[in-house]
Amino acid sequence: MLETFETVSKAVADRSRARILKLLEGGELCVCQITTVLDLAPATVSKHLAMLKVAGLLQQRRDGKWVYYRLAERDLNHCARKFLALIGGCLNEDPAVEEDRRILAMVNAVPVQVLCDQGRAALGPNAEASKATTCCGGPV
Amino acid sequence: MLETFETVSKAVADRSRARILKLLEGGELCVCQITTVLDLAPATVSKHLAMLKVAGLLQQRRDGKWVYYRLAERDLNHCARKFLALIGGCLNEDPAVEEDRRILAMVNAVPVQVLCDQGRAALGPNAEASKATTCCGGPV
DNA sequence: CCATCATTTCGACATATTGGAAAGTAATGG
DNA sequence: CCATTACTTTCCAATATGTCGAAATGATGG
Repeated sequence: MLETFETVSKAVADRSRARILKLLEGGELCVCQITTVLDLAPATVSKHLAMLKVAGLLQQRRDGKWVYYRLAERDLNHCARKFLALIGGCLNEDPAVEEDRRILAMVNAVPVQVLCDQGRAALGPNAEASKATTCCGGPV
Repeated sequence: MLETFETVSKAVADRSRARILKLLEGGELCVCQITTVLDLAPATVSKHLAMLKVAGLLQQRRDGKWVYYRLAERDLNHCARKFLALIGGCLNEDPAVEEDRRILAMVNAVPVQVLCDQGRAALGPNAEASKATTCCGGPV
């Protein structure tokens, strides 16, 4: 039990992984979508996802070339279930999480294939700059 | 918010600190009591306690030479409150946590002064060995 | 004051963790 | 088959973490 608790809590106790969990509250995403939002190397994201999966927080599904991850719904340990519930009630107004959701909206507007080919460039020239300037042409 | 979440979750995501939080569910304890139960160096325990306090999970009170820690009740952030509630519902049947409670019962049977002087030796010769043998003379 | 003692801080060390580049896998489409 | 492609695994560097011993701190009792 303590081992499970430690695994799950350590999985959650990282900025990038917390962001991933919050992202997936909106539904399943493939690795390249998550990678684009987080703006990290694919290897890094893959490792984070593996860790969350080992902790029982995520589940996986393959669809052709793409691998989709989602929040665990069945067969998850007691501990993981509680942590997911906790996180669901946290961070909803966090600026970084909100920014991720904003980027995710753009990501969802682009076919996965294009995203894999172009990465963040597929989101248009404003996706990156919008962090600094929101005056003219920036979203919202 | 994410910063707070990270601080609190990292504070919780350690075996020793989780044990401390479970210990304190029974009420406040002074550092030497916690040290005796965990069987770690005072410096180590002190650092863990400081980390839990910074995260807003613990509060502190001085009584003469002794410093007592307890689970935070007031002035704790949203996040810390949720984590404390989660932990309260976890690990209650964990063997290590139960063993800690068993040792704590022995610790509580000894005056704090004696505990500080003698450490684990104050618990009697069986406190340590009981982990290996419970056949003859071992508690319960 | 001064000695004592519970606790904390500092310094050091071993280990763990995060992140990325490069090589390896697995599935798709010729 | 073979090339391509999305993802994973394997290294490796940089940093963070857990633990302890030694020194510092802060309160107590002469």
